[in-house]
Amino acid sequence: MKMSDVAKMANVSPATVSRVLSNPELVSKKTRDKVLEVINQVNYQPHIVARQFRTKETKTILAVVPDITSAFFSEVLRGIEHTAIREGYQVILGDTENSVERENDYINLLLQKQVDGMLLLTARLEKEKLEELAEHFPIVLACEYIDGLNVPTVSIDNISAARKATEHLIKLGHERVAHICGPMNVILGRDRLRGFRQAMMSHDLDVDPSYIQEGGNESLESGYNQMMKLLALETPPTGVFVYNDEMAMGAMKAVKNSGLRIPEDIAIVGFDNLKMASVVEPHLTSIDQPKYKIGQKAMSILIQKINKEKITKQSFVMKDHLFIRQSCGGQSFVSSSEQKT
Amino acid sequence: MKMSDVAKMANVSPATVSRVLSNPELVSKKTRDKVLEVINQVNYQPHIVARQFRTKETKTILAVVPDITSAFFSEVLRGIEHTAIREGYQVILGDTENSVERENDYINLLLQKQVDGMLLLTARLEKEKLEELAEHFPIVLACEYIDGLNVPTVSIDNISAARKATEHLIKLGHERVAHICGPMNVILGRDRLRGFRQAMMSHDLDVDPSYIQEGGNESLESGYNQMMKLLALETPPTGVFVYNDEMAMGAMKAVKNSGLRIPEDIAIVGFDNLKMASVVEPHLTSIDQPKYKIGQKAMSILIQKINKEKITKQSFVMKDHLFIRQSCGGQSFVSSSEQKT
DNA sequence: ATTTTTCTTGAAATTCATTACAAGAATGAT
DNA sequence: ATCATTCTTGTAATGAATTTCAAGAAAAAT
Repeated sequence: MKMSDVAKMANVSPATVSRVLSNPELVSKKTRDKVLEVINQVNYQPHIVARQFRTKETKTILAVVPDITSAFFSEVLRGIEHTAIREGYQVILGDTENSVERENDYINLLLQKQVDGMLLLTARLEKEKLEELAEHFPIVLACEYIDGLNVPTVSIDNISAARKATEHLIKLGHERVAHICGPMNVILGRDRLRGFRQAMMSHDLDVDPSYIQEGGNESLESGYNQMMKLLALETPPTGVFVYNDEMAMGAMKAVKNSGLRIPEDIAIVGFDNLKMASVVEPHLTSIDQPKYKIGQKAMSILIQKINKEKITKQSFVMKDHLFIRQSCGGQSFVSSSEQKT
Repeated sequence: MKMSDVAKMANVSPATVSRVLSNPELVSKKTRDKVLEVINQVNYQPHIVARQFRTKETKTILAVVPDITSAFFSEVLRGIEHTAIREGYQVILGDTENSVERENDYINLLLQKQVDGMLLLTARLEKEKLEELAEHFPIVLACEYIDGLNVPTVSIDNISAARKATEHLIKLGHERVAHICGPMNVILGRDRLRGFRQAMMSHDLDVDPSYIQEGGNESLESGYNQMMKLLALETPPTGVFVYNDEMAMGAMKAVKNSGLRIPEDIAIVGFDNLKMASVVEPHLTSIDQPKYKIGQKAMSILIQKINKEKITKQSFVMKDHLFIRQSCGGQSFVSSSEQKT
C-alpha cells in the first residue's frame, strides 16, 4: 500500500496525499477529509525510509556513550531522549565500551547519512579529526570534552568541582588527603586530579606521590584495589577523594573489609552523585552533576546545529553541587527527604 | 559524490560499483581493484538511506525497554547490542518509562518500516494486538512475557525462581516470611508473588495478608516505604523476599533506619543480582538472571525471524541462580573472588 | 576449432515520497 | 463585469542506490 494507491482511491494526485500528511494547511478541508478517510480506512502508513531518502533527513541522531551500564550515562541519556522525542527525533544508541575503535566505527553512521547528527558523551578521538568532522556534520559533545575544541560542549567544570570536593575534606581537618584517580587517558581523569592538586596546593598541603592512586579503569573493582593500596601504606591517608561514585563504593568496600570505619578512620568523597550514593552505608558525600539537564541541553544544541542555527557559545558549563552526606563526617544525620534525592 | 560519479571515474557502470561494495565476488579482481582505488581516492561513502530504500532493509532493530536507568536492563541491552553489531545491525533505543502509550508509539517505527524488527523488554500491550503485529513483523519478547502468547520469548522462570528465593528463607528457619511485591500490572510482579505463595504453601506456612505488600512502583523508594509498613506491624516478619534488588536496597535502608539489623532481625532476599547487590552492606542474597545472555539470545532469535527462518520453540527459558550472600545469614563470609561478580 | 558453459559487465527499471512549477478555480477588488 | 490575487490541485522530475536481464568475453569441454 503506497501513497499512489491512496491517491487513486481518494481520486486525487499523490502530491495531494503527501501534502495532507506533511502540510495539511495547503489542502482544502474537503479534499483533506476525503484523503484522511481513505488513509484511515486502508490503514496507510507512509514509507518513512522513502521520505528520508527524498528529504535527506532521517530525524534520527546518534548518541555515543562510553558505557551504557553506567548509572551516570543512563540519566544523561534520558535527558537526551526526552528532548529528542519532543522534537521528533529518534535516538540510536552507540555503546563504545571505552574503546576508541568503536567510537570511530560509529562515525560511519554520520558519514553515510544514516543520522542527522551525533552526540558524543565520550571524546577519545583526536581533536583534529573531530573538528574536521564537525565542520561537515552536526556534532555536540557532552560530559567529556577536549581542550580548545571548536565544537559545542556541555559539561560541568570538573577541575573546580574536584577542587571543591577536596577542599571539603581539607576543611574538615584532613591533612593526609589522597586521590583515587580515574583513567588518565580520559580528560575527566586528568581534570579531577588537577582539581585535587590545586586544592591541596592552595592549602599548603603536601601531596605524597603515593597518595595519588592511578591506574585501572573506572570500575568498582578498581576503586577497591586502589583503596587497598592506600590502606597498605605506612601512614595511610585520612581522607580520600575518589574519581567517581562507582569507584568510591569500591573504595568503601575496601575500607570496611579492612575493618576500618567510614568516616572515623577514612573519610571519602565521590563524584557524580548516583542514586546509590544515598543507599550505601554510610551515605556517600558526592559532587552532583546535573545529568538529566546535561542531556537535555546537549540535545537541544544539537538540534539547533541540525537546523543550521548559529551557536554563539561553544562551551556550556553546567552547575555542579556538593551533596554532603555521612561518608566524611561533619554531618551524621540524613533527613528522610534526602532519601528521595 | 555518488555512486555514478565513482563509476565514471573508474570507467565502469554504477552497477559494477554497487557490486564491488555488496557482492565483490561477482566482480573480476582487476575491475574491483580499480573501483576500490577510486573509492579510496575520493573517499566515497555510499548513501545508506538510498540503499535501505532500495533493499527495503534498514539493518536496524528497535529495543524497547521500560526503563533505561535501570541497571538490570542496561546489561540486557549490552547483550543485545553485541549480537546486533556482530550481525551488522544497529539498535534504536526506545525507553517507555513504564508507559503503555509510549510502548505503543514505538510500534510506529515498525509499521513505517524504519526498523527491521523489534525487541520488547516490556510487554504491557494487549496480547491480541501483539500477536497480530507479530504476524507481520519480526518481534521477540525478552524478560517480560505474556501468557500463552504466540511470539518468541526469552526469560527465566520467574515463578520457580521466586519460589527458590522464598524457600531459601524458609529453610533458614523463617516462618514469618513477607513479600514486597513489584507492580501487579506487570506479569513479573504477579509471577514472583505466585512463586512466593507456592513456597509458603508447600511448607505449610500461613501467609498473613498484611505480609504481602503491594503497591507502588519498582523504585528504591517504594521498597523503602513498603518495608516501613511491614516493620510497623504488630508482629513484623523475620524474612522478606523483595521483588527486585533495587527495591530490596530500599527495604534494607528502611530496616537500618529503624535501628534493626540485617540479617539478625530481618533477613532479605532480592532478585536480579545487580552489581550493587554485593556492594551494599550486608551483601544482598539475590536471584541472578543471566541478563547479558537473555539479550544475546533474544537478539539472535530476532535476527532469525528477520531472515524468515523457522523458529520451532516459542519460549526460551534461561537458567536463574540464587546467589547466597549475607543478607539472610547462614553464610557470613564472602570470599574476595565474589566481589568481582 | 568449435561448442558449451561460466564470468563479467552494463542498460535500464525500480523503490516511494516530495516538491517545483504550472494551470485552473475561486475569491476579492474595482 | 473585468481584472488581479490567492487557493487548490496535478504533472512530472527527482533522489541514489540495487537488481534483473541480456549480451559479450573468457574459460572449459569436446
